[in-house]
Amino acid sequence: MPHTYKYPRPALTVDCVVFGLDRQHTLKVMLIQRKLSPFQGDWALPGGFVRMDESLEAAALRELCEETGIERLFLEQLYTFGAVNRDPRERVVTVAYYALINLEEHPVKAASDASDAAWFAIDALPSLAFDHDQILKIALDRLKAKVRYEPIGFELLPRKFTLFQLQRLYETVLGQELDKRNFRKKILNMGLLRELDERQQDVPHRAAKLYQFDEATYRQLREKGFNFEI
Amino acid sequence: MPHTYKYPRPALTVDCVVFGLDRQHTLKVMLIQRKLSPFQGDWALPGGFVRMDESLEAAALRELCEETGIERLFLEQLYTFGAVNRDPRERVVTVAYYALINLEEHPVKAASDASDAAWFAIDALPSLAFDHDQILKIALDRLKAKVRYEPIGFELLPRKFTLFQLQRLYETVLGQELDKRNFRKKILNMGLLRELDERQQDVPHRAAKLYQFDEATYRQLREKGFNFEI
DNA sequence: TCAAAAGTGTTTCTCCTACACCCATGT
DNA sequence: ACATGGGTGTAGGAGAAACACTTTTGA
Repeated sequence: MPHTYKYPRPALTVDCVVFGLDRQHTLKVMLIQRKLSPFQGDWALPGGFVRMDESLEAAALRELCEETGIERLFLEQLYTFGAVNRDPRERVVTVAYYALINLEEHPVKAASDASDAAWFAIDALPSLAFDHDQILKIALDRLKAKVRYEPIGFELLPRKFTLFQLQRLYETVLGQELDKRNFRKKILNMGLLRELDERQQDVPHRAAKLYQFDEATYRQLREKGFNFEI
Repeated sequence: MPHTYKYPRPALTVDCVVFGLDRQHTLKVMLIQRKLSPFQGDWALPGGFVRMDESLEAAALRELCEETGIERLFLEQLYTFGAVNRDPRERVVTVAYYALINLEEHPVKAASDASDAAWFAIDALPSLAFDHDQILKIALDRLKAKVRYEPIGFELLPRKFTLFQLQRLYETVLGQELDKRNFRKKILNMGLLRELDERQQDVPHRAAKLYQFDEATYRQLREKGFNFEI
């Protein structure tokens, strides 16, 4: 059933940059291998066309679920890319999102070899289809910037985590080492972590206390003008 | 000449939130009165359809120029709004931009009564067409946040300005008073202002020195890791 | 002479930084 | 025993905040 309009319209898609942190503390991105031309065989960001009955965010969530099985995650709009020739076939405007998930609690389809999806360390990326290199770079810049002044890093960790895991997360994302004592002081002084009555298990060294991000307290503090900052 | 596609496509528009600062130090937004249904007679953000041969930013610049005569300004993508029913006629996705101009050096069409455009103080806005209230609120939030950590405030001032004008700009945008001595110390210590051999003219009090934002120095400092912050 | 803004320093306090050692646990 | 991370305090310095008066100019 064809659809006719008085003026030509660009196609509209969503693309997602999904970041995850693995146990070796490397930051990874999920990519999908293209089965069709153009860029057949190349790796690309997961994404697809926006349907008429779904919002942009709903489209992004749907695509992620279809292609990777991921259901609940942090998702935020990144930027909209609309260069005239970014797709060689026709004019396609894409609304890019970025997502954060923790790989330990949500092993995704990408892990199974039945899938055409895979995780790549951000410092060992293949070259990507379309302008997806550019989108990925902007997503990474945004992540690095935002992780400093909003508590989104927790989305990359399991719900219960140790202070050292958190520190390594920041070291990984920001690309710089942090002082252990200063980091612990700073993060604990914010009062955003609830200390649990639990410890790590099965680690080959002294087991660390587990903490949990206290979302409710964070919202309260925000209203009083508090600003998260690492 | 009709255009036919296999699947339906949303219409794609750009909308612009144009901020300006007037001599009375109030922050204003430029709005356009709609001549056509829906929301006939209501005020709305300037904007229009994206053409097939222009990028999103080019579309925003073109619309601004057509509707307001503004040519050179600071323009940055804000967010893309894609709720299914944001336009009562059909599905329309809009890429919103926000712009900063200084009203003194660029009197715009809106000032002439031949135009359907007008400036409104941001604390005395009419209700707007479509979801433009929401877009405007998000633009204002972004401006308030961004003005603190990027030197975009200068875009709202004449090229040559006094320290007090700059201070009032921040007080206006941030909605809080600042200490004069501390403000001057901080801003001058950054080394981003070039002091000119000129002073204000025709003011009913002692004439202040004029300064100018030093873009080149700012770029150099940025590369060395400097971060602007008020 | 009055009104309006220009211009200027010091003290206090808070927060960031740098820095090193012992402890607990599993192999 | 050893390797690995867990866990802790203090001193010094930089920068933020608080704060008031004199000067210049035009009306």
